[in-house]
Amino acid sequence: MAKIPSAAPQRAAPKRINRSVVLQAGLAAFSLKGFNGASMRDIANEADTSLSNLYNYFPSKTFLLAQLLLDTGTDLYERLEAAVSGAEPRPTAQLAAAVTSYIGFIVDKPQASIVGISEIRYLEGPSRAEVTEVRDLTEQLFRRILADGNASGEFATGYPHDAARAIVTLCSAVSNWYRPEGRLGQQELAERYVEFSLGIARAH
Amino acid sequence: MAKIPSAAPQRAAPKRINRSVVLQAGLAAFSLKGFNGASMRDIANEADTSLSNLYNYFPSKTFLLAQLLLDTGTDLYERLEAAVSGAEPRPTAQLAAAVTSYIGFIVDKPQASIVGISEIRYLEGPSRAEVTEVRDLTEQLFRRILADGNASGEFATGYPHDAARAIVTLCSAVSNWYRPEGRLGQQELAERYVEFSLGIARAH
Amino acid sequence: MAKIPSAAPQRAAPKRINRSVVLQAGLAAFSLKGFNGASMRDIANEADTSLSNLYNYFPSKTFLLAQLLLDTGTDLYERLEAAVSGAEPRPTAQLAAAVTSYIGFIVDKPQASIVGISEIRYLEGPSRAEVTEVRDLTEQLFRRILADGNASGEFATGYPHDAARAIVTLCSAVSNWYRPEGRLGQQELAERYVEFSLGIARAH
Amino acid sequence: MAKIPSAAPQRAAPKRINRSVVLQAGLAAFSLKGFNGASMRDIANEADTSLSNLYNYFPSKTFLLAQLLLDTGTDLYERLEAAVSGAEPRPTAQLAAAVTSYIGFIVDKPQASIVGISEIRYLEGPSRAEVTEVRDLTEQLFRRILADGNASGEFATGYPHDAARAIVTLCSAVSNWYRPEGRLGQQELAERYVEFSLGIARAH
DNA sequence: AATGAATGAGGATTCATTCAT
DNA sequence: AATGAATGAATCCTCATTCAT
Repeated sequence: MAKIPSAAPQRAAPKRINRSVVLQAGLAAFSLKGFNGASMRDIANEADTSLSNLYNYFPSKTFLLAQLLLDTGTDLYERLEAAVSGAEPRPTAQLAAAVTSYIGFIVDKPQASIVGISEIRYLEGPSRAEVTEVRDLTEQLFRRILADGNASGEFATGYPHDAARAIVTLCSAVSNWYRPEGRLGQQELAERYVEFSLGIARAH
Repeated sequence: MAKIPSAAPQRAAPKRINRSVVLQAGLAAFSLKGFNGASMRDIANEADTSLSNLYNYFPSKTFLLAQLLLDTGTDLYERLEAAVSGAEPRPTAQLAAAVTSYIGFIVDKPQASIVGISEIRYLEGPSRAEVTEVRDLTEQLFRRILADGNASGEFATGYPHDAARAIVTLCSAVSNWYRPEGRLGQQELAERYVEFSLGIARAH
Repeated sequence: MAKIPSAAPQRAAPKRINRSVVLQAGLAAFSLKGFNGASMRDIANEADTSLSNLYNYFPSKTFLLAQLLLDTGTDLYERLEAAVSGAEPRPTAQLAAAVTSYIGFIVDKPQASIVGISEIRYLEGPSRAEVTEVRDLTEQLFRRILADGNASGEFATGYPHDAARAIVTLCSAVSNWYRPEGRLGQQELAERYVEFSLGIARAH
Repeated sequence: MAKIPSAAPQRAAPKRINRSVVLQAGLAAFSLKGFNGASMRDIANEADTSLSNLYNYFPSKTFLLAQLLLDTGTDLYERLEAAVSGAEPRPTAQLAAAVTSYIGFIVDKPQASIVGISEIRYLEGPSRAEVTEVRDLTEQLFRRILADGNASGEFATGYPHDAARAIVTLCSAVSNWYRPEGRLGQQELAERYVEFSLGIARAH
């Protein structure tokens, strides 16, 4: 005889989630409303789970933000690293590769990009230091390219340090206004920003 | 001899404030904690007045933010306008004047600058439209200079529209990291950012 | 024309409360359910006000407890002091006065008495120190009487310090079981506890 | 030679616990933070097991408390019973034995002693009745001794019933302040409290 | 204008408990 | 027995705002 579930009241099967679902929900909520504007309830709704269940995955909202920022920063850095490593050794090619890759990251992960620039202000203590550290790696990567370019004569900025920061700033700020349905496709966008970056690198 | 008030119990004289005190307090609070992170109580403390008294000057927290953003945007635009008007008519000089003036604004009003870029996301409805409008004026100002420069041959970017946006972005982002006690003084900072901007304008 | 209140929806007149209403509500709630068992909502209900309004009077639940314990401890000490001061100078009379007064306090303020002994464990930091200090004054008062009695020969305990603590303990613990409707009236109760206390003071 | 488990990934051996581990953990937690202040998580941590595993041993937090109070009350009563049975039949010796034994219990099991007096308020229903019953046995034991002493002329209190309660109270309250590292050792403590108790018993 | 009291909704987090494995 | 994931109610407290004075 086939078992028929009794008519007794049954609670709905619990929806199993996992850490990455929560991370993604946090990204969605934070990118939409900001760290302080998004509530844990927002995140729970986004993750389609209960509020309290979030705390099985992250001990606090702040910790969740920290993890997101760390993941995002690391992800970005690794992409840049890989792109630069795979490019021709000439600084011009390397800068182009780095900028193209950066724009690619923003297009691929717009939410992470927005959270990555906007919400670090709300992080304090050791988490902040960790995130800052990764972020600094990215800037160093650009600094090295600029220094190499200056040395080889391909670039000519008198302030490679500041130029590196300017280029990083320029790229990262794209996430503030980029919309997939916008005027520019990823490739055009990248080409233009490569040009702007080279302009900065060669300015004197 | 001045009359000494009698020993009879008297309440402390209410502290008179005014609209601009509240605006400044809002700027301080929002720049420090963000729009959602700062409470009306924070603002009241900063303004050294009572919480409820704030509502004699602004009908809501959102309205206060709107006013701040509008004031800031207008202020910035007028500074840029004046600087450009006062500069030589050649696009290079005008771009230099505009960038220098922008950096000057950030150095003079760091709190307003931070709030100006970071908190517009939290504005909706007609207020947002107004603020966006002023902001667009600023971008137009740069667009015009770039177009003029392209026409005169001083600049050479193929994408004057995007270049203008890039330059505005570049300047405004300075407020995210500028510290008065930092490595660079206002003048050096301005000079370098003029160079970077010209680099962008001439990139091709 | 007499003003007739319009039919428009009106909110109920807000119930004005004051600090002592909150204190009394806290006493009721804590004595019934204990500090951790009583919620701020319980207290608000008892005070017939809104939960959030409590925070206009006390910054935290812990602070409310601290105030209650301090008030109670001070009140008790002052009663004892007054009773002893008003009694004959002989130690026997003084001890009798102190014990009688202590019992009177418990009968008059059973809630405060219960909270006073049971909930000090949940206080930490400087508040706790303050409360402990007042409590120590009370014990000192008994110590002095016992020492005097030993000196005069009326008492005979070899351990006046411990005897004082024992007597205080004995009195305060009455609040754990005393019920107004119980077998013993206040006077009988006091008489018996005076006898027990003298028994302790004379034990050797 | 014992087999070394292969390097294949394996979960850590689940930590086997038992009922008495949970009881002890509950004692530790409740004595430190009180029934309402201690969470099941606290208890699980103390027992070094998982939260949900606790429910394999006790159906609820309240049930755990009930068991603790019952065990403690029974344990104390049996100790007192044994001590009194083993003592000389004279009431003075019996009271001394009971008090000494009570103090011994507090010194041996300070956590149980604290929980035993402080947390019974949080028990309701039949469990409470059970615990109260055992507790009453203890008081009866003292009452009987006092009655015997009055009959034999060794004691003289006019209120043996209240004196018994007072003595029990006096002893049990020791757990509120006793610290092993304190001024008094167990023996001195016991001697003094025997003296105080005899003082009460003889008071008239 | 200015205040302090009041409110109801909502903030993050923890609670005791249960379920599936 | 043991675990970790899940839940819904409750925790303390803060929020923006309004009211009475």
